Amino acid sequence: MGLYEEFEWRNMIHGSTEGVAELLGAGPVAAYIGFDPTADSLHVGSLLPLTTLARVQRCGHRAIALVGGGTGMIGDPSGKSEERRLLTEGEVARNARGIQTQLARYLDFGSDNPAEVVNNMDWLGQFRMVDFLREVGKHFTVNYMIAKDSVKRRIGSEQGISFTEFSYLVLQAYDFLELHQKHGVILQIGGSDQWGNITAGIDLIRARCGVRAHGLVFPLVTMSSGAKFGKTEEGAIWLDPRRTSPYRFYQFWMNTPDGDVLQYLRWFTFLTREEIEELEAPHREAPEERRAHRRLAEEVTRLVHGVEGLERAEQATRVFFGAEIDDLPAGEVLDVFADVPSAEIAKDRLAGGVPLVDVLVEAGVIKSKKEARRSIEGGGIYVNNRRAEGTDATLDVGQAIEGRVFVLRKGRRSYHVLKIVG
RNA sequence: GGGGAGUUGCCCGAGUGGUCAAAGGGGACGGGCUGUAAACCCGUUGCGGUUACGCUACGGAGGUUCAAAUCCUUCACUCCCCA
Repeated sequence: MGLYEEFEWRNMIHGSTEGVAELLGAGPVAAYIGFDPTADSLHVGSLLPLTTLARVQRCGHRAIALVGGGTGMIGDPSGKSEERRLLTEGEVARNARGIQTQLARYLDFGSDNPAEVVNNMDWLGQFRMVDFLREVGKHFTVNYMIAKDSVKRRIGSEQGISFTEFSYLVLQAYDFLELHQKHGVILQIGGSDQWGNITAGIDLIRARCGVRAHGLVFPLVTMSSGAKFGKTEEGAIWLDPRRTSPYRFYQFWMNTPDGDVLQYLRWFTFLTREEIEELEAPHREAPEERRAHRRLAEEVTRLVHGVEGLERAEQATRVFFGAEIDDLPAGEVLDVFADVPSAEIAKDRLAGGVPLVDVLVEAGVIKSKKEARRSIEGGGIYVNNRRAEGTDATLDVGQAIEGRVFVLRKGRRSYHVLKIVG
């Protein structure tokens, strides 16, 4: 199956220039996708561009990832209703480095068709303003620029749009031209909000080189619930394990709404069409078994956190959703709960038994004693996964796992570890 | 510059002298149901205290009163109308 057909059945084509299918069918081409350095790690929102680029490479085309170290200094107004705060030069540079390292995980640089990562700071940073306005700016009329959706919407808004962000389009158009000339890139891929920026590049390449370049955009990732993809109560789901533990990452995918799972398998995994189709019937007939969910979580977690990360996540899942934890070795408990907030308590204090209420507050599980009492009364507090009975409950060494550690839990998923010291 | 309205708990919003730690809604948290889902149902939602009760709180400061979110003075901020 060719790349275009692959994209098609995976439902990844939201729009494209005419002739992309023929172009991709005719032989290997070079394509690029850009990544904004708005943070020092990518999050699940970037996963679709990431897997897309990997697919490009796996299908034998040349894949180029562009890190927007230069454009990140300016800020893309696409899809934004308000002017954004400028990041400092240092922030952008640090973010760009972080993203560049992450990208390396997903692309293959060793084969005979190695991927490349470029940073547009390398050319945009050198450009003299006067030269830029003469060589690039002259190809764009303001009429053309204000007709773009991203700009039009902002011009209609009260806050308006700064000249800085207004200019963004031209910079990204120039990136495409640069990559076309220096790397032979003929196709730019991106999210549907990038369409305007992509066509600007295509127009610039036609004007400067007389060549017809192409664009392809995939749809915005949505959730059937209407909520924003990739955001949870605790914040964004990051790809960096220091920001989002593999366990939470795995759980994020496990909690995908039923109606979205099959589509997410297509978008975010490299499972074949047959493998995914096999999961469809069981998913529809017995959604409660969540086989498709598990497979999705498994695949994506392995992709992002490797086999060890996946194992950690699965082990943690077994513990969190299994019943007994007191018969687990303390070492393993500490391991599984490594990502969970922890506190310490002196051994002497436990001698005569310490009121559970006090411990909950001291360990930071609950803010006030009053609330702690209420939670216990409501049945929302567990010690080592056993529901605490009564507000006068106490803790002593005898209840600790191997006399070393307690697992305090509030509600279904808020865990704290309490280590005994001294 | 003149006139008017407002500022209440995480948010919205009721409350015009005692019965107000403050209605109602949202959110959040907990419980139940379930599939670690959605929807739904129940409970909690200032702090301390086992209760009694105490303390802190209705924009800031001061005052009247036995008693103030509620009345007065003043300061700050927000909004509206007229110039």
